[in-house]
Amino acid sequence: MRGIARLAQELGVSTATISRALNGNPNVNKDTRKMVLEAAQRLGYVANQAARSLAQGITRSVGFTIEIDQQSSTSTDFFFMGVIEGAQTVMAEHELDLLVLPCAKSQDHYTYLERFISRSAVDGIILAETRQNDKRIELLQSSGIPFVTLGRSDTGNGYAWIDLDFEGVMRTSIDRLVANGHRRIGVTVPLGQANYGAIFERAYRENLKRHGIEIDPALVLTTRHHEDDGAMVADALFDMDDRATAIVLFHEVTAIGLYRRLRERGLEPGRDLAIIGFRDEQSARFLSPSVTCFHLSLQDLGMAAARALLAQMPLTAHAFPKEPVQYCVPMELVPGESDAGPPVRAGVRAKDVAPVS
Amino acid sequence: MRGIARLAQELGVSTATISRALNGNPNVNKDTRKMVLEAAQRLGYVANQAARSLAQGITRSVGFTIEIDQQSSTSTDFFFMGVIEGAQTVMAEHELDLLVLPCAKSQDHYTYLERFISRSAVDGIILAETRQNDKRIELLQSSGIPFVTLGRSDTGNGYAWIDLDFEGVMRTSIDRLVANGHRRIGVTVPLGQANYGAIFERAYRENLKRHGIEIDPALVLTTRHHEDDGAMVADALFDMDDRATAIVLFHEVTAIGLYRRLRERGLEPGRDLAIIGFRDEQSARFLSPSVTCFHLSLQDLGMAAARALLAQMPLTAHAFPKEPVQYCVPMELVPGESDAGPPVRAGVRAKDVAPVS
DNA sequence: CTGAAAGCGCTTACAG
DNA sequence: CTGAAAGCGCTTACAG
Repeated sequence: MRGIARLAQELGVSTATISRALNGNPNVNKDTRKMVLEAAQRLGYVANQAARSLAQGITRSVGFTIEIDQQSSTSTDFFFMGVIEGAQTVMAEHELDLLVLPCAKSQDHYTYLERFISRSAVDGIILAETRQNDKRIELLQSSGIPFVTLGRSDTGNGYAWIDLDFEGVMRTSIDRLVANGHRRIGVTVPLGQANYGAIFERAYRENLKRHGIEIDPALVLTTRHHEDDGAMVADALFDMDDRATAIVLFHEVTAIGLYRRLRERGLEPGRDLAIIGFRDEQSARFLSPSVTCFHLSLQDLGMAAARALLAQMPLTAHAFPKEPVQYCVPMELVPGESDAGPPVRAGVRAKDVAPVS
Repeated sequence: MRGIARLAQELGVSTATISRALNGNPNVNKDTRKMVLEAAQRLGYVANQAARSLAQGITRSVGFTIEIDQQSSTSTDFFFMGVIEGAQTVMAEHELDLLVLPCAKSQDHYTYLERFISRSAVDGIILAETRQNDKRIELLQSSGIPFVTLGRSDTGNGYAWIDLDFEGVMRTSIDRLVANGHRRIGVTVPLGQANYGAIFERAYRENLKRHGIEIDPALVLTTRHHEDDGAMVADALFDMDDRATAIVLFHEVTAIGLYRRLRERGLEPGRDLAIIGFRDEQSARFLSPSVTCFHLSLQDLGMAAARALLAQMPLTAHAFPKEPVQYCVPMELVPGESDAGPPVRAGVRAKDVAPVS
């Protein structure tokens, strides 16, 4: 005999009583419960996960899907570690396990998700890196499993999502730059299929338009989460005739390469090019002049996502409001010195400053 | 009726036949199997995870434990993402799920692990970040669950582990530096309780000893995985009277702050201080002079760990050798320019070079 | 090759 | 407050 049956035999009570005692069912004699708890502790008894899930119909675990892909260096790693930490903390408070489900880029992320859902392997899903069109959201909706997405999508509606306030960040950024006299403002957008790339770019276009500035496609550059990609940005911006005087970076870390290449060209960040970073990343915090950017607590984001999910799960819903969570987390401006000044000698071309010949 | 029973009713066969057909049991008529497979596909039937696990006694999933802790910035994030990718790829080939189990720093990592083991939630464990004394290894051994650790430990023996060849790296590093005439050689060791810190430092001491160089505790510095911590290293090394002429860094990324601070002090990396980085990290690859370091494929490491685990699991052991895997992954020297020269004016103090007054 | 039946280890109405 | 029993949805000897 194993498991609960063995414990029952040992204590001379039924398995039902053991189960009740262990699960906090109030209909158990105080002394009985104490005896059971002690015995379980002493013998190291813990209910078998599979049997429990089968009997209860729930797993007490939630999945956090992430796409993993070291090679292509979209490298959102640091981002997700913080978010996961936040989410896991909240889940632990509710005695739920957070299982991170890594999907390799070589696998189909739809099929991958489908397997976990159809096998009822988790009670809820936090779906990261939504795409502009994302079949996974339809899958989640039709399956009926509670879920929340990290990121909006054009697919589906009425579901819970949390996203970053790209629009607010871009509005603040463009307003600052325009107020300082900038008109030739560039932007970098992330490589990859995630929706936030499209959102960031759209916000950029709309805010320029709002100020009556025409969009120049040449000022929209694509970067990966790489220090080096900033160098490419510097080259692109300063090799053009009507050069930019300001740029909003999606990956703040690219500021490192950008600063370096600017200086190699005899230019000074902040003076010859106004720079605003999107999210405050630790790696870029040492730069001087300091990069103006926006603060985001990854832990808070993870905690918010976890709560949005708990609000939908039968087990925990009672403690949360009923309306599906749908909002953009505001990000707080962290003013630096990288965008302080007005455009220097606007219209002067890089080659006049730092001869390339 | 739900699940397999419904499918059975629909097709007019027993649930046993369905189960056999779906699980690749050879004792099934070809046409029957085809019919079942098609029906399952069409109706989206997938066996319930919990029921299957309960009946089979296995979960077909393995856990990869990681400690997660954004705040303290040990930030081994980038490291583990690569390893996880490698491990997950191998597991997927064997139709096993890799579940990443994040343990927050605020939780007790022993209890955390114990829960997953005692509930039989996974069939195997990849344990990361072993400590010099690690009760978790005893727990794993006594529980009988197949496991492999990423990192050695003084606890337990005879179990499977994979580690990095810290000793080889340190031997090569010290040999190179000594061959160039260096005698005052510093080292940085990682903050935290992981065993690799202790191993790295021990290897440092032993290799200096081998060359008859006395150990100076002042040359052993602690760093986190932070660009900035390199600046602190520069200060520490050059503020002392008998300054170091060379340093071996545990976190290559600290080279960024180190280079910067050296230059602020009017010193040149590679010339005034020979520098060797441990693992080749993407973030530091843009530095000039290029940092001499050692290459490690994180994916390969993850794949090796996964295979070491599969070798112990009843389901997959047949395809692997029987002896427990126990070895250090060699790392290949990537010669750079940061440690090229001999000590410059050994004994000259920093203040003579760059007056601080 | 197939089915009836037992069993995996729990939980939970139901009856007392 | 407690127990006997059914049931969760699968798999797998066993018998044919």
